[in-house]
Order: sequence, then structure tokens, then C-alpha cells
Amino acid sequence: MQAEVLAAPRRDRALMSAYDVLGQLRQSGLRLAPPTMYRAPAALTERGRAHRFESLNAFMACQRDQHHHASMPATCGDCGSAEEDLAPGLGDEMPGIAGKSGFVPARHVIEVHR
Amino acid sequence: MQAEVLAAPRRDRALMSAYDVLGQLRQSGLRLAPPTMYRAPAALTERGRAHRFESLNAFMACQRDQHHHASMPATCGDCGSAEEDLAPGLGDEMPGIAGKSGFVPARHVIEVHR
DNA sequence: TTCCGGCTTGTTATAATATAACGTACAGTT
DNA sequence: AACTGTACGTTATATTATAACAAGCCGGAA
Repeated sequence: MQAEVLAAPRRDRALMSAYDVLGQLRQSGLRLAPPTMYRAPAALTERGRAHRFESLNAFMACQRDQHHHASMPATCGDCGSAEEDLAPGLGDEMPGIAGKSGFVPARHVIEVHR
Repeated sequence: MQAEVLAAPRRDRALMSAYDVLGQLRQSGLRLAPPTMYRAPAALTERGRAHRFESLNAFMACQRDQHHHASMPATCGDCGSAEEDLAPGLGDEMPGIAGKSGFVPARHVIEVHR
């Protein structure tokens, strides 16, 4: 199921919402309910094989899948395409900035739109 | 309405979901429907008086309200408190990184959780 | 004063996103 | 076979958000 769910966003290098994928899989004959669908992206994200794009409630296939990495996903609002660049510097700066308010970051979100 | 909606998150320096605020305002006697509620944060965000926290579907009062600025909002998952630090460097680096994939950023999202 | 135009708010209905709770199936281990 | 862990299925419902249109308010032009 995880492989099925990842196939379309990987092929198109695009963002897809869970319900987009659900629709596609239903068209191909599978009868699925939402929870089935949501589990796959959640598991994939946890293992670093997919990234959730929080501001669009969508996810993309990881494009750097050999390793866990600090990345900056970017997407185009017109065509839905999604790319991912390594951005270790961004993640590294954040703890210092957050420290000004006494925060110790546990997780961060970085997303770019064009 | 915008002022009403901003009052609680500003006072508490906390994140609030639109429905949290809706609930609070209803308790104080106002009868409001969701669209009324959603308009205020949207307008405030547009004017830079509030920030939407995309990964939590919530918003916070801007804590730097004199000017538009590059900021890095941070929130605590345990207590809901939200702080905002200036982070011009982060925003400045993003176009260069995105450029590696041919993206010209139009908007970005940066969020920190602890 | 009245009318007009734009803006904010109100109302109804519904869409889109997400998860709780529980049941089933199967694979590997003992 | 019985046990255990994981993924998958199903029903129902919770949460988040917006479309579409009506009504009120206010400032300025006529």
C-alpha cells in the first residue's frame, strides 16, 4: 500500500493530497477508506520516504531517499510540481534563533512556494 | 471582530485554532458562524498582524507588529505558547537554495516546534 | 437628504481534511 | 497450534475550511 501511495507523487515529482491519491487508487479498482490512505503517508513520512507539505495538506515523495537529511521542499502553486533541495544550513541556524526566546527546537517546518 | 479575535492569542502569547476562538467568543455571548471567524485571522494575517501556523492549523498574534519582517515562529506542543524571533537570514538564504531546482520563491513557511 | 459603492458581518449549507475505535488477515516465531 | 506484531479494512465521526448569497453600516457624491 505504501508503494502504491508513493507511486504517483514520485512519478510526477508532484504534491498530492491524501484524497487525490485515494481518488486515483479508487479509479484503478481498489476500494479504500480514508484511514487506509492516511496511514501510508504517515508511515512513509516517519521513515523519511515522503514529506508532508503542511501548508497545503499534501505530500511528496522524498527525492533524496538514501538518507535522512535537512531539506527544503518547494512547490509551484500553478502546476503542483515539487522539488527538494538540501538545506542543512537552514536547520542549523534555527536552534540559535529559537534560543533567543528560550526554545529548544524539536522539529521544524520549512516550505517554499512559488 | 478582528480585534476580538486577536485578543486571546495576543494576551496568552499562544496559538489558537479558529474553532478555539469561535468557542471562546460564543461563551461570551456572541453567536458566530465559522465563516465570520475565519475572515478575521485571514485579514489579520494578510496585514501582518497575525501569523498562521500551518502545521497546526492555528494562528498567533504577531509579536513584532511595528513592521513586516522575516520571522521564525516557534511553539510548544505541551503548553501551546508561541514566540516569534526575527530571522532575516533564513529568508535570505532560501532563494539561493531554491534556485538549485529552478524555483523562484514567492512565499515561504518556517515554523519551529519543541 | 438620499443614493451609491465598497467593506464587514451574518447565515446556510457543504466541502475538504483527518482520526478514533475496533475488527480482520497474515507472516514469522515458538 | 498459539502468540505476537504489523499492516490493512470498516464504520462512524471529528476537525478544519469555504462557497454562495443576504443584510447592515458607513463615508462621500449628488
